[in-house]
Amino acid sequence: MTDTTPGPEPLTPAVFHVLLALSREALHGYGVMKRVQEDSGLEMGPGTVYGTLHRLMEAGWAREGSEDDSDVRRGRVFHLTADGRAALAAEAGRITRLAGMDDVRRLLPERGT
Amino acid sequence: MTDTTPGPEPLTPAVFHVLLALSREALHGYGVMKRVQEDSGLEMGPGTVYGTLHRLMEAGWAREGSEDDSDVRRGRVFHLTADGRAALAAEAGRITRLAGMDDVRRLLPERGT
DNA sequence: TCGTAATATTATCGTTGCGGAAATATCAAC
DNA sequence: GTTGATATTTCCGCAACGATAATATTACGA
Repeated sequence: MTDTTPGPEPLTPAVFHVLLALSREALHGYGVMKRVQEDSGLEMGPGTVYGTLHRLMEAGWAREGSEDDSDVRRGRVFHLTADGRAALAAEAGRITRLAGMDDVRRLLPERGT
Repeated sequence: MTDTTPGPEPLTPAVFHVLLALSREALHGYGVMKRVQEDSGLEMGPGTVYGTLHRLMEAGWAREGSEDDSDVRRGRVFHLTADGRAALAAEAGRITRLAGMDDVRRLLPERGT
């Protein structure tokens, strides 16, 4: 899918959820797995999590190490870069825009009045 | 990605947008391409659109022909099945839930007070 | 201190499906 | 009947999801 006008390309759910998990605090891969599961009930196997994490690092969206390192846990810790945060923000915008579309709202179970 | 708790599996953006395009009215593939582009600025090549359409039919989420056929255009026309509409509604719910998350809202450019 | 369970990571691999390219009809209009 | 928009098909590479299994490492209790 190619973009034309204002909207950014959609991220895959895997990428989005990993970015979102890292948006609060630096986490190791295992922590990402658990946070995603808590947040949205989605279970990502290690293949998905670490694979995605590596791709994020290649893309310059995540780096190893904790920025503020009051965070001395075991394992390798990942945090977002500015680019990663920007990409996440763009996706958050896209999702919010979708959720606001009439065609989408019309599909939701009637709530309220 | 496997689901556990309440949420349904994410749909791919391609599938979601095709389903959404068909949710108003029956369309032929070409019409889907254009509607998606108008709606969200995403350009899907024919490979994506027709490929997706075929997969939807295999899944029983779309069928050929217009339900009410006040709709005699040329080309093969597709419409959603009940299952397709249900899947779309589930995805609409998932997206709306995401858009409502604090972690997501926090990422949006500040608007208003 | 030994064992066990939770934590944490790596490597491998099949399968799906997106997405591009190019060719081909068909229809409308002039 | 030629042109341009409409509409569809086929083919294929490639990215990445997602599963599985193997492997450390750490924490903790018996």
